[in-house]
Amino acid sequence: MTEHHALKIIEVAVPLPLDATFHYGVPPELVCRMKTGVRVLIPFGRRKITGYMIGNVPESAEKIRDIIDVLDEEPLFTEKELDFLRWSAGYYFHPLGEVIKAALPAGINLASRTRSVETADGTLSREEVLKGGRTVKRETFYRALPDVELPVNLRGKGLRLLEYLRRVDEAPAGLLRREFAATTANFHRLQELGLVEFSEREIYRDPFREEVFTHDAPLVLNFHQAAALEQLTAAGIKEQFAPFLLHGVTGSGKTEVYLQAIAQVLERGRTALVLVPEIALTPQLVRRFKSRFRCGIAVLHSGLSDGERYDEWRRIRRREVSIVIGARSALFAPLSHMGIIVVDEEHESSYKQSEGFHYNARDLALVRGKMEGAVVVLGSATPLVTTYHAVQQGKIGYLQLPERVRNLPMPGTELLDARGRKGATFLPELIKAIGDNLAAGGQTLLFLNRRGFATYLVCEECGTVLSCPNCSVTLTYHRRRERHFCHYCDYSIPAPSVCPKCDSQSIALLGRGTERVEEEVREIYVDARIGRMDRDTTTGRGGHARVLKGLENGTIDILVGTQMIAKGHDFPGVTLVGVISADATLNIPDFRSSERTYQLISQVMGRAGRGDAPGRVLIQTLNPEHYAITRAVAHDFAGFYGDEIIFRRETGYPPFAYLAVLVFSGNSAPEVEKGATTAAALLHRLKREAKSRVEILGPVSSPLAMIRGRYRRQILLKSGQRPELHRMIARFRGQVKLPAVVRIAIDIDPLDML
DNA sequence: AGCACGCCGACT
DNA sequence: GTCGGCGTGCTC
Repeated sequence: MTEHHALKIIEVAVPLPLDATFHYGVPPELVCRMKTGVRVLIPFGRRKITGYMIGNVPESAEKIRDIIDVLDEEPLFTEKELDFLRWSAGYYFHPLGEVIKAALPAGINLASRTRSVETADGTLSREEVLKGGRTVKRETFYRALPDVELPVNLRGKGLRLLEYLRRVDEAPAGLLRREFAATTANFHRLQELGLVEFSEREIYRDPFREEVFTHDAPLVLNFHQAAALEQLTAAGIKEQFAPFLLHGVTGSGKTEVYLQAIAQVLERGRTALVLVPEIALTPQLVRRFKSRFRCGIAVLHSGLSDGERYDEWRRIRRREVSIVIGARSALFAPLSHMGIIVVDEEHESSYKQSEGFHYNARDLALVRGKMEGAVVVLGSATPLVTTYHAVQQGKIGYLQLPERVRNLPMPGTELLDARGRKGATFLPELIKAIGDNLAAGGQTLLFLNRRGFATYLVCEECGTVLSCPNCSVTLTYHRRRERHFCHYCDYSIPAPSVCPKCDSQSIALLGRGTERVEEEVREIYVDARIGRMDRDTTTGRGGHARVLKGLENGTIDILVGTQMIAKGHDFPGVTLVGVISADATLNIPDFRSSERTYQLISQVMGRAGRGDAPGRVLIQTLNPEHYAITRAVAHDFAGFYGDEIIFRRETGYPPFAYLAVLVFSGNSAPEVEKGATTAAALLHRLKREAKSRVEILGPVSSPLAMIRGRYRRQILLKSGQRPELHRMIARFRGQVKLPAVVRIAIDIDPLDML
């Protein structure tokens, strides 16, 4: 409460899961430093935290406190950037303060914590400690003190924490919070008992390497590339929002189109943003850009240390760079005067942020492009069905590169019907094709998106299936290591010789992974040189490169691999691709599984036949109709713009499109009797009212305290923008007495909201 | 989120 | 008795 009457009142967003913003008074001596976009240190409850100044308010309720300090001389974001952040916060139902925090380089905020300290007379008192505000990355590490007797009254979480710390010696606080839901109180207690000590340390920064770049000139474009560039040029000159899909098959020269379009944008004095799906792809792309352009180029991705990222961010803010290349978070780069945004491989799911502030950078790129008046290019060989749909609706321009550069033909695709021959790894047609290819001196890729030997072990007497005690996923048998592994958490047990439950000897190993395929290939093609590439064979440094070298210098004839072989590498000598089972990915219970299967297989295909031979692709499937119509199936959902913003569980349910999903925890009888609705009853009502777009997953086993609050608030947040969603949720408010997690899928295409 | 308050059950 | 677990409410 302010004594004097502050003349100026500002609106402040705080980086906490709260849907409201807060009003603060500004003491006269700070007024001149106050601008929209600066950070402010504010009293918040009993703490001091960093907030973001987002605007002035003429007057406010009388209960107002004053800010303590202004933390920046210059704003961290402009009004225009704030508009974009506001929009994003509304669209994804996420608190504005957290969205702003996510958009800024990490580790720059100040916050206070109260901490118990022992005073001179031996009593405990509370002391306030201001922390943070550095640009270097730091983390608190806890370590168990040795030879301390265990107090008998330590139980529950505290005990588990201590046991863990004694086992591993030392662990970062973040991990403990995540894995054990440890709270500050737990840490304090262990400390007070003298069981643990902590230290705060800087986490290493990777060194900055300087490279010398040769200068190269633009390449000559082929007909289709030139036509695409021409459309981009025409749109660019208008200097207003224009979205495009650049649909180019693998090896069609999309990057060269990006480069030349960007060159034009730079000539007009505007800037360019290039988003790439993975960090692994950044170095080679950056190298190509640095060779072409002499202007400043900034790189932003999660591999940078906080310090490095902060430096790149400041270079951008100061307009020292004209091109920014980076992963999804680069979308929030403080670039001004954007002329073009490129989203390379727009179908990649790594554009989705699925922790904290959930967003899809591909979608927000369109939104930002609209606000900046920029050309947006979504590039892909296998665009999202959603993007296709937008093209058909005339919402996005279509640029096609149907030919590979140097006019290499595309490989032919043949579907092989595996029905009735389920036990066989190879159909005769595939065996013959591999043999022919071997004889002709060509290389073969065999693709199966499942590693290990057998998918599961089942007892033929009692039906027991080995599964993971932590994840309840079936364990995969790995022959070389003679163990069964959980592919989620890496839990493993030695391979049993009898059923662990009934001691029966008739246990069967069913299903196949790459390890078994490799073995069978060796049996069939005794003279061939065979390699395998999956996570098990590429561990350690250079594991990747070793296998790829083998293909390159021709010491491998047949390579068996998982989706690892589909991404990022070109195999010039490969003239045959065999898909062992398209069904492995087709049967994943997700309404996008057919779309993903198509994308994955297209990518494997794209790797093949880049020499003078066109190459063949053979696809084995139990459901040729399904695969053949995969695009059509996916199109059923094309009208539905679906994108999850809260992921809790992805498994065990049939494909469906949904608007919202409620997950219940602890749906116990006593609670129901008190008048709460059962999950089943709610499901029925929701289905009726939301037109069958609703499914209930659950129950979840997360700590109840976490489920409460946070998610409940999210559904009520700013739903004014979605009246139909708001109405639906509101109807169940107050009825749902049980802790509920609500999963909301946004079904409004951002293009329609602009 | 983090912090305080207030209510219950199992131990010095 | 009182310590610690956890549910609840609040932050301009």
